[in-house]
Amino acid sequence: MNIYDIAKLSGVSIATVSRVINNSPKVSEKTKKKVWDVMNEYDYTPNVFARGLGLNSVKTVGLVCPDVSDRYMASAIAYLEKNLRKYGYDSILMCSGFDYEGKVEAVKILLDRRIDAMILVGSHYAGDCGQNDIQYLKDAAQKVPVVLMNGYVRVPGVYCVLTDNYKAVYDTVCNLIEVGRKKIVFLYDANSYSTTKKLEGYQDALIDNGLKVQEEYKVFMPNNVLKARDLLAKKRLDFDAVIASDDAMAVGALKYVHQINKSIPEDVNVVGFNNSELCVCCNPEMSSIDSQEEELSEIAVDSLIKVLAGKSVRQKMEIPCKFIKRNTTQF
Amino acid sequence: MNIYDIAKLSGVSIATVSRVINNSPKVSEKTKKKVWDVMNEYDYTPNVFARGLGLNSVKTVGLVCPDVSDRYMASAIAYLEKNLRKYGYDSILMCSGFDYEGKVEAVKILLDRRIDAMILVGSHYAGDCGQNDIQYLKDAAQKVPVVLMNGYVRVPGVYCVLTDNYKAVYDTVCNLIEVGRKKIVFLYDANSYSTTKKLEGYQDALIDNGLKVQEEYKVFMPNNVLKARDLLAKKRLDFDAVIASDDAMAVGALKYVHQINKSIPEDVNVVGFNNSELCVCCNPEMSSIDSQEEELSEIAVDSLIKVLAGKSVRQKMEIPCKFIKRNTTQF
DNA sequence: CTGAAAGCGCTTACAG
DNA sequence: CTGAAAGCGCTTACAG
Repeated sequence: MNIYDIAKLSGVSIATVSRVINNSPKVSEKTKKKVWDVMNEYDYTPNVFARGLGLNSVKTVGLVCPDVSDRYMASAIAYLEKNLRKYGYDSILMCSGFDYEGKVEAVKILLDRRIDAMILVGSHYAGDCGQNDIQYLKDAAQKVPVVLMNGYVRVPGVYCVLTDNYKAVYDTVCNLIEVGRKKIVFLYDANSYSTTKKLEGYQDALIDNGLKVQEEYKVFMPNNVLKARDLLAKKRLDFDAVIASDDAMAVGALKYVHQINKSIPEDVNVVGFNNSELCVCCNPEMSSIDSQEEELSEIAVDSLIKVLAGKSVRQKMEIPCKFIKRNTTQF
Repeated sequence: MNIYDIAKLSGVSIATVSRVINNSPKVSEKTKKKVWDVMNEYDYTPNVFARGLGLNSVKTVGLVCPDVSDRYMASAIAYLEKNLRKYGYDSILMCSGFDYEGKVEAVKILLDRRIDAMILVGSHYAGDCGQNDIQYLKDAAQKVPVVLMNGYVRVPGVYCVLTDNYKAVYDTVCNLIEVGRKKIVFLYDANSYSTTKKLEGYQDALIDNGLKVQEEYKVFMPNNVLKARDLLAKKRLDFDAVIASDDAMAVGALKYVHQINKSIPEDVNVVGFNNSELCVCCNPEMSSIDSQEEELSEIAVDSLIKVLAGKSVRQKMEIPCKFIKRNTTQF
């Protein structure tokens, strides 16, 4: 069953059938209905490949993230897919991994697929690879609109949607200092754009409050509860507050604090990042900074749709994080 | 730059170019190389839409799950995408939601896209919708191979890959009874295929050990840590062991047990399901049943590839779960 | 091993 | 508002 069959059955030309498929305004309501009825009766669906050939698009966007099994990315991907579908776009998913070759390959596959646009989730795409190479991003942006979620690069054609991680950490560290904390540890697991911003927020807050930035208080580690706990145990660091670039490390720290029989929040304050389900599993429940995936996803998709419609859109859209208070902090 | 350009530049016909693109054996090595060189030099990539039109496939599979932000599904999707890519298949992701209309729509969109095959993640597709309707699945299976991950339906063309949830729960409950537990609660959040099997395992183990199945010990609740905890608190159920169909509920139960000042595992045993990161966040760390997403994903993809190659494959492939012992059980 | 030609099923500028 | 026709860029059966 193809467009010729439908044309014949409804007594019009294929051009007319095509027009009603595409809801062209220049078809009379009467023949529109006639053709629709036939299409419905025979359960006709236009062949995507042929449409693609003619239109040079099948309304798909490429969604790329290092790893969907990461809680933050999964949540972002879920929202993105949902929002895109509202506009009739389907999503091709690519888990690129964290290293350069994987990213380049994922982007290439998508481009070869003639996607209409691309959304990259996670600031790892903003250049964290030593060589700091984002050439593949620049090239991609020449071909299709690219939106970067949770990262920022100043490249024409890439639209960046992110939360203000710098400020979130800065404010939190100021609050920690205000309630009397002086030995504040920062836990992080990457050198991505967003993590770097968090680190800067941490350092600046210390400095602005007259505290010294101590190298041993900046602890690089895997984002894993048990490994974080054990690494801290091994280091025997003395601290009275912890802020982490992701929840798992913070929970690990919380567990370490328990091990050494200190109380939370009396002796030590703990703050996580991303406000995941992990926060309510531990005891006490953990304060965390919410990075607003839902809002970001919505902005990402809305902006993309605008760009695809030829409208202009700002290249950097930043919204604040939200501090979620639970029981590991007094503020 | 299209196939005509490449043909002209390499001094052959488009038929030959097409053959080298498709790595046809009936092209001499010499002209193959000649054409390859030209394609590489001009960075030529065949147009997918045109290929799709000709071949009636662009090597994509539809991945559908109720919600990728669920930990279990995200993990499955991640493995699936990775494994599919190895075979040159791209993945279109659809989060269908949990209700019937959403599922039907997701499947329809994919079919209209002319995907080569479909993988459904989660036993919610095995008919949990009151009306128990899996007609859309049967229809889909007429058109493309369908694999169902973590569920079972006896329908031609759908291949089911799952873990033996019945046995996992049965054995665990037997173990609980063996260490002296008598008031064992079962927490669940759905009526999907897999949850039903877990429930059956629970009941049969009780019966086989001479215990009565008490209706109030089967607690239906949302799969959410805090809600589970609070619901149990409200019910004031008296129990000495808990097994849940997913980790979050089990963690909720663990927190409730703490609230009422009982000890784990001395007074109460707790066992979760899916062995997620939540298990190591709580205190003590929680025993859980691992549902082997990685292995399942691999089997799912391998089977699919076989089916697509015209080979025959069993319709039901079941592997055992794995019990992960931590500190909330004595066995 | 290679090529000329038909075919895949649409879209759309052009003419009416 | 509608249709005839060209075009999109491939694949492949057929002939040589």
